[in-house]
Amino acid sequence: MRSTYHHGDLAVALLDAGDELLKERGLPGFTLRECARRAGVSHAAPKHHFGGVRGLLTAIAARGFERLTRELRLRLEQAGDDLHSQFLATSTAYYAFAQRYSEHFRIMFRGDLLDDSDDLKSAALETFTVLTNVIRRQRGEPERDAPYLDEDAGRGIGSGKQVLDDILIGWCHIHGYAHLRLEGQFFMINENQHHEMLDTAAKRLSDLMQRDDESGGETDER
Amino acid sequence: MRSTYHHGDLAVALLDAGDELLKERGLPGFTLRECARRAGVSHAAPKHHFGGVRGLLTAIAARGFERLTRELRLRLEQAGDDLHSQFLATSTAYYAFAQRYSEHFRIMFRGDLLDDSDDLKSAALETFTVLTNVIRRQRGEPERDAPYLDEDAGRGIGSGKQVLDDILIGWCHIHGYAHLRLEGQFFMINENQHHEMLDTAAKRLSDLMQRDDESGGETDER
DNA sequence: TGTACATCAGTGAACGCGCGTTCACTGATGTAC
DNA sequence: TGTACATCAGTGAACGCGCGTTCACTGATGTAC
Repeated sequence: MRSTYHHGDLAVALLDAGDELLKERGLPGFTLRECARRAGVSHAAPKHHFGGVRGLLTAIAARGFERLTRELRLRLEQAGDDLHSQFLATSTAYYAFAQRYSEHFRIMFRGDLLDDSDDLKSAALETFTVLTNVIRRQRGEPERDAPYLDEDAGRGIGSGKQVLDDILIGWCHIHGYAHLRLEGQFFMINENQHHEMLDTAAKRLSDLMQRDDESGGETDER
Repeated sequence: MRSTYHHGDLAVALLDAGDELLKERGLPGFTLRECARRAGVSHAAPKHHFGGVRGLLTAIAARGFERLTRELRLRLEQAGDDLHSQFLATSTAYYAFAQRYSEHFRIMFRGDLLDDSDDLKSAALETFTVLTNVIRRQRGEPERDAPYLDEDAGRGIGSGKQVLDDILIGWCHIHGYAHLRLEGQFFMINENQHHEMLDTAAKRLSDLMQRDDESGGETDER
């Protein structure tokens, strides 16, 4: 295989091997030794680059968020400007990612399996930023580079309660759909109905957000 | 410990030990041998009752669904009859379960880790039935013992498109919220805000469902 | 009521397995002078 | 341009570990007669 003693780009080769392995065998089959094997290197070599299994897995999860962010951006650019289209594009991209990288999707959200790395955190935040900006654009607010600013005290996310509500309702729905369908809970819905479901949900949720928006925001009169 | 050669109720003892172990150490620390140890029995004994690790894990997951069903029913009975209250009760109970039995919650939905057992399937279906009946009651339709009937061709769940839409929107939201918060993605929301979030979401989603209901059902005019 | 026997539940030693980690090493690379 | 040397990346053998599974076994239980 390799002609030189040094690999050249082992870190990337290990990440690629890990991606593949995770897809093929899931978390239970994910081992340092097998990643090293696939990268064509002795099983002690990865230590120099990732410290251990958790380090490698963390880096793979971070790449997962980066990929998800990329795909969300792509679909959002291609979609129409109205909230319904943007919402549909988001859920379609999110779900497609969960299907294609299902084990990645599962571990990406599991802090207990991963190291507490800055790369991971900022990759996850960037994904979340893309989601929040869908709502911000819709409300004519400026987009941001981060979902969360220090000055947004109390409420966590700036620009008031309604924005946060919309973001969370949207994200929860999209995530819940992706997760439940991924795990086979929607056995009664076939592939054709699936697209219609996503579209209808996008329509109804965007209606909800726009109606409440026009009516002045606060609907909570208790 | 035990004075007789036979345990007496080893199956249940193993399930209890497994529940505890799963909570303490998660899936990676879940082993047949440790379950046997905690049940005070040799490590080969569980074979007679569950066949192997997967069998035991499957039975534990089934009990998880049963527990979730019980808690949903309890909270729903205590709650008011309006959709907002019912919805809030559902999401509160669902989320509380996910927090308390987090590793159970994670594996319950993972068919790839579990055997294809009838007990598991019917326990999961019962949970789903409780969720669907929240919507059915609200629409003045009779409750059912199953979410899915054979005669509900095409659409999967009977009584038309709108019912299915409402069920899925509600379930996805609740599940997405529980899962994302469980995995620490809502770091910007503290415990106080959390209750308010759930309440607001319940209010807005029940509004959505009732408005669309009164307006005659179909809002999808494309 | 007693006896014989099949069945069932649990034992404990043994097996092979692949894992992560450690360690002394070696080949390649980069840099100071 | 050459040499010395530190640093870095990868090797391969060895270690201990706990796992799941298998197996011949034994003690308890239930049942037929």
